Amino acid sequence: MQKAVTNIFPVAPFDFELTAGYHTYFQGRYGSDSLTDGVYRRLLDLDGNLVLASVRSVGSVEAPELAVELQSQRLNSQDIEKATEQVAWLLGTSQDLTPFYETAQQDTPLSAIVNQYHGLHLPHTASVYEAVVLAILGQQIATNVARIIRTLIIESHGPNQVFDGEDFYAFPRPETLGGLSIEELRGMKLSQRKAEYVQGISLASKNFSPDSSPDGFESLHRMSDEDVVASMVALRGLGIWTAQWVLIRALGRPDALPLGDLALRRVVSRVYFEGAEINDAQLGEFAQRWSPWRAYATVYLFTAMRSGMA
DNA sequence: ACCCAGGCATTGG
DNA sequence: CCAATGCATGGG
Repeated sequence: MQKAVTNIFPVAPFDFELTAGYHTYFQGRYGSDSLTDGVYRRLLDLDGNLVLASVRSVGSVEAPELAVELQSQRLNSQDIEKATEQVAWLLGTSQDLTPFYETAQQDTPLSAIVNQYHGLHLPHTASVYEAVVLAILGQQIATNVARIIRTLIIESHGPNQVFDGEDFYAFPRPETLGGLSIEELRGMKLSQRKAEYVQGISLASKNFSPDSSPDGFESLHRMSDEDVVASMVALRGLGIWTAQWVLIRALGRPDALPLGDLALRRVVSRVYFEGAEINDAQLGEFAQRWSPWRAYATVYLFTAMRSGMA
């Protein structure tokens, strides 16, 4: 077992607890993805090399610095660089929140929320595939039900390794889930339809190659928001809602807006319309005020909603 | 027991 | 092209 320690200097302001906490709330505490006693831990799957990252804050919100401890069987300088890059991406450390905060100042309810959650960056998934599968699992059902199902799949099929007597899991690989039968996926508490979606998406992710690259879904990083949505919606099981969440969670696109999201409609209705119901068309028109930072506004509103503030 | 929950595909007008 | 409906699970 080898160990290494590296540092990340996020763009200020950066609140480590808030950002890692947001990550583990929506994700739930699954497998190795956890935040306990100020340490965020996650097992990274770097092309088959399993690396455990343990991250803590050694700076402040206005002068942020993260200490990243890495453990693996193999840790050459290239592995260390890739692992550090991955952790920075997971926590969205390179985002500059300042222009969003300026936009939010013209919006009274939102300015109160950004004040409250000053330094919250938007965390990302480790891969596009992970975001797609998580979104499918989360379609329509309650978040805590989705968490149960997600944990079951990860702990049943994710690459795992023991570190210091504790078992850690990475997200299952597409070839693993794609190799499961519909019956096996149904055993993971998926509906017949979602089992078909997950199997199909897992098989499709390998062959997905709009630009003839071998990167699969990762090639979406090089496409425009519109092209990503078009590619995603063409796949069975993926609609607009899922495509928008993939833009936000996997690709870090600041202006994506998850129209169709029940919780978003609800929180906007409560915060801006005194609880009066609104439809997606009204939400889409209203959200123009946050452009080009609609994804940030969405995440901050969700954070306020979860904490009971909105 | 029933209804709902951070949707989607299919079907019927 | 828009509206209605089945899907599956766990919590209220």
